[in-house]
Amino acid sequence: MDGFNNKIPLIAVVGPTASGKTALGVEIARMVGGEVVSCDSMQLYKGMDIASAKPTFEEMCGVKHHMISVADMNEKYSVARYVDEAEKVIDDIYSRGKIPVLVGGTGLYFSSLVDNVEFADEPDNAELREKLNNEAEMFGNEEMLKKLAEIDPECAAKLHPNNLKRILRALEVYYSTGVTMTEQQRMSKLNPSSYDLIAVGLRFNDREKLYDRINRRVDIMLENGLLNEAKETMTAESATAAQAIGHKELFPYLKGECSLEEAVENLKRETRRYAKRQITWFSRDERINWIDADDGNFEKIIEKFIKILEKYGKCDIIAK
RNA sequence: GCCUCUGUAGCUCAGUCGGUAGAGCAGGGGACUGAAAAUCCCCGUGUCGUUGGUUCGAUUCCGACCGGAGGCA
Repeated sequence: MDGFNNKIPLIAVVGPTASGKTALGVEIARMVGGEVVSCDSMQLYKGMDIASAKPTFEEMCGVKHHMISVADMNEKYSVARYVDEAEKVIDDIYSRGKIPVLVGGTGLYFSSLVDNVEFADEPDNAELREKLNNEAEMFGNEEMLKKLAEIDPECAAKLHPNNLKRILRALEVYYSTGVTMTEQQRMSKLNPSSYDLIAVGLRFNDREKLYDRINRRVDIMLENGLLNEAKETMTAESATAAQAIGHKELFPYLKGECSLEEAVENLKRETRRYAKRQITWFSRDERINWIDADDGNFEKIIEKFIKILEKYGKCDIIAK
């Protein structure tokens, strides 16, 4: 490092759900004099407190948290908006002489922010999306994929006909901007990251241990009133928030279609599967320094984190 | 005690007229650029309960034994 680069130092804590990111993030923020920036697509929503495991006031330990409860349930959120807003928050934290600590498990948000992905300006396209959805219903997925293949063969080749959501999005991008998805993705990566990143990830070598934590946490969420929270989103118009794990699995029970036991089992299973997807996403990011969390020893985790700082030659930030 | 049914993948069960076996669920792996807690793709070797017998060859047929379910007393 030349010491003259103008990149913002950014510490990130990632990992699957229930791995202990929140506590580690807070502790790191306390050590380095930082503020936490949440990187979680569900903590963004007001009223999604229990299901998204937002840190409580006590858990925050006086550390300032950002990007939590910034959107209403019925609001639409997106990666682009997240990156845009999080960048501003991070700039602000740094300009006040503090170190931003990014904490969360939403892989797409994390990567897009850290890699400085630039999303194209794009007019409101709800109508276009609906039109494409109708077309797909009429002509079928294969036809839509064929259509995309004519416009953007490279992108189409990577998509399975069943993945209609992606097929339609690619078409949508082209129709509304005149730029193909492939080209858009290429352009989005032209600018280097604005951050001097130190990323750590919490890992469980014994997956059963992580699954135990998940199962237990779901039980605690239920004790804390998850059912009532789910009830609210079920009746509210909440397009994005209604897809949160922790609410939608309880709807069948709330409607009297299954037992509470069944719904809870299903909720735990979906959470475990989600954790698996998160692990897959983060495991291919070579910037992440993995910390084993199997034995749940917090001191050891902190020690390992300090060693990672040493590796980067950044121990000085602790003294601040 | 006797009779009948049953024992095959982590679970529920198919199947092999004798040539060592396959579905669903669970689970595992992967992809991912404006819905991402979303969306999508790929993956089935297991002492065929144990042990003898018949057979070139048994998970399959026969016997005994050990589990499980039911019936009769």
